[in-house]
Amino acid sequence: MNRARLIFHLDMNSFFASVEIAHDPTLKGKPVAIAGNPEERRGIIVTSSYEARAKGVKTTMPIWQAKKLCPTLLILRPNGDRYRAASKALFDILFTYTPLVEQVSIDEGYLDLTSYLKEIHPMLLAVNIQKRILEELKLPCSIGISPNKFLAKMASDMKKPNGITILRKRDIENKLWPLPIEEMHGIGKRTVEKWRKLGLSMIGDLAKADKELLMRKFGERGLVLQERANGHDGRPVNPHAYSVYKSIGHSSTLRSDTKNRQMIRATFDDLAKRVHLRLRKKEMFAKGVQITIRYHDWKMITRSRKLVNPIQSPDDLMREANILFEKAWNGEAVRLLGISTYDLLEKKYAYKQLDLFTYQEDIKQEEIDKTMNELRERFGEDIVRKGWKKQEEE
DNA sequence: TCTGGGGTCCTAGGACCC
DNA sequence: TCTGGGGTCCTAGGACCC
Repeated sequence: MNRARLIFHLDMNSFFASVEIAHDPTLKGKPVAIAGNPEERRGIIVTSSYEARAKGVKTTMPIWQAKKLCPTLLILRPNGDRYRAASKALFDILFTYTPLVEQVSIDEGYLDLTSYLKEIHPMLLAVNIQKRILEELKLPCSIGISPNKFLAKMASDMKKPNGITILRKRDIENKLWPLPIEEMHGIGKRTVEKWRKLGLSMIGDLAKADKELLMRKFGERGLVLQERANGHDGRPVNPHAYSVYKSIGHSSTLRSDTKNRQMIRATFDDLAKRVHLRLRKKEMFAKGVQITIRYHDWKMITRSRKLVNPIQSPDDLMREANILFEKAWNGEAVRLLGISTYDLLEKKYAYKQLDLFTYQEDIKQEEIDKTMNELRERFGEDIVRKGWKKQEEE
């Protein structure tokens, strides 16, 4: 029997919009959206404030459509540096609780707080984390509390914004199983249809489905998803999962579809320069190059090539991209072009590997004590003493 | 006058080697 | 004188996520 774990999933609420509002408080209470290229017809909504969502504005919606729904919508260009700085500050806070923080994306992560189980009720710990992020960064978040990553992820989605949700194994039947299958993390648009055809429309249906049917229709993946639907997920919180890039690339949708070679060359030229700048900044070289072509009809192809000698310079990237393009292009109008690099070599690679062995995985009792003292100051002695386990066994 | 851009992981088939 | 099978690398495509 494995020991019970305490896993949090923390998800920032409309992160980019919230960062902008924190930066400029006059935006508070207004419908705000972050969108790329607002002056171009192909811009889409990246994220929006809850005031905007109330009017029907949704992520990936074209700007013109969003404006039709909400004429007073304030549209801001994305400010990547600002979001990265806020993200860094966020994770700095999380790391004060435990080294077992796994970043999943710029605004989302898992924490393994099992070490706190005997010290404090998880709800209080969550309230404290949420409060600190709100007070220090002026940013709202939702937290899911569960014995594993999958349930924590599902839980953090259940109450937004500013929610805290506990999802225990015994809550699964009532809280998880009635949800439609498309809300399950790991099941996307493409597979929902397939599930539906088999008569599986809710997460509970998947949980109880015939194993052989799942294996036949979805393979191993189907069985894994069924395990999750039953609340089983043994994946550890891995602090190293996010650290190393496996690929670095850029892509760009052209102003209009084109067959013009000059236009295509100029686009690749620009992409090669941008990819080069990122590789150089990280002191990395690539042993593989891939291009993406999306045609006017959205048909997308990729072509890639492994290289004998690692490259980084814009000229080398440009040359490889052109070779691949000339071989692959069918002559039809192009909508999007991309250059991506993979098989990346890093100067400091050896050191990073070494970190894996020297890394302190377990949180030290003195760290817990320190955090607990801070919590006592906030909540008082007796509230903090209540252990989670005792409550669970009541 | 629809539908961005950044990624990760998985699968399947062919080449090649033993 | 009809010939297996395993392992690895590479490429292309697809699903999914934020």
